[in-house]
Amino acid sequence: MHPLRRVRIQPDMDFEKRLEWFRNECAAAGLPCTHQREVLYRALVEAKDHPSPEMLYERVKRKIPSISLGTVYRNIKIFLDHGLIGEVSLHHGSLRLEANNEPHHHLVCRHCRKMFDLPAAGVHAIRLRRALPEGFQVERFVVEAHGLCQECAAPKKRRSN
Amino acid sequence: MHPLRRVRIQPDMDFEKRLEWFRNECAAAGLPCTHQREVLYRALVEAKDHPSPEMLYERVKRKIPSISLGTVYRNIKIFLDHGLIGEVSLHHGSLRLEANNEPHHHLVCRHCRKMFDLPAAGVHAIRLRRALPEGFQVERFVVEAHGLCQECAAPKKRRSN
DNA sequence: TTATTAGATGAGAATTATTACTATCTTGTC
DNA sequence: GACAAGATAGTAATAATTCTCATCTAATAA
Repeated sequence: MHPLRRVRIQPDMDFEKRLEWFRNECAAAGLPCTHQREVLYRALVEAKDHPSPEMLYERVKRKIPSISLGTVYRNIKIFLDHGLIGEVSLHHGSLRLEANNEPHHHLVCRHCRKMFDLPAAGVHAIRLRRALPEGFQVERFVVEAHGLCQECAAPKKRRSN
Repeated sequence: MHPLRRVRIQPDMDFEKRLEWFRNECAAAGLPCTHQREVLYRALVEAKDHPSPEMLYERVKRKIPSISLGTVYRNIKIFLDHGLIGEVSLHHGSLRLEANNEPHHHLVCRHCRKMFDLPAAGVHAIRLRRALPEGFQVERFVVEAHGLCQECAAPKKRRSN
């Protein structure tokens, strides 16, 4: 259902190709492919960091000085909803805390953002260290399983949702 | 250096034991062990969900009606700094985005919150599914390596930091 | 126990992040 | 080119977090 799952973009795909893909996705989703959306999408594709909405706004404003921050937020949400881009890690809107210090991982619902603990037992150690950039001192690995919880996955029959 | 690494709290440790540990940690860190801090810590230990500062504030207010939200935030930050509690997933303050749809993971500096990509190649598949709660539909696993990047790990000799 | 003092607290202002509202403007279609 | 659905800019409103500062309290020494 999500485009990223439907069509795999190749890493070496140049921007023109990606843009074409983007336009097709918009058309398929019934979304007008506005100039603002194209420029925003381009900024996302070209970003090597993991920009925040504010950072994107700054970049896009160089191309479209009149663009509004609201447009950036609105379209980011739309892109995410349609799987055109991804969130680096699910953002809960506010800080979330725990005193549980047993090794464990998390299950996060991408819709309601509810979180569940998962005991670390059974999750095998991750061998990643050799891939790490110079000087980064890893203290722990956290595994997050992203998906839909039972409630959010349920077809919204009866009641509203 | 961090207490959670220095002393391992046992899962079956009752609250009195934890509180004693907490007091020792405070003393060791030169932190006055105020009533507010104890009540806040207790609320964290007893929480089964992954509360936000606001949620904690609501709970703690039942015990100390005069407590202020600022105190909750201030102490949460202190507890985190001293490793007395943990963040469920590193909170970036704002949404962070990426158009990179190649399978990859992230390296996050717990100090400056900078993020680096890690190719997924080499990270072996995680076998976790049998541990999942009923009905949760996992779409992807995200591995985050938390630690300190080179800059933040560097001893703050010369220059300020 | 009291005096001392570093550091904590509560209250509210200030900032930052995000969403909502609305009059106008564009895209896609006919 | 005209139309309708939906998008945009600008601004107001809300949520999340931090800051400021005048008191107050925990920890220590007398």
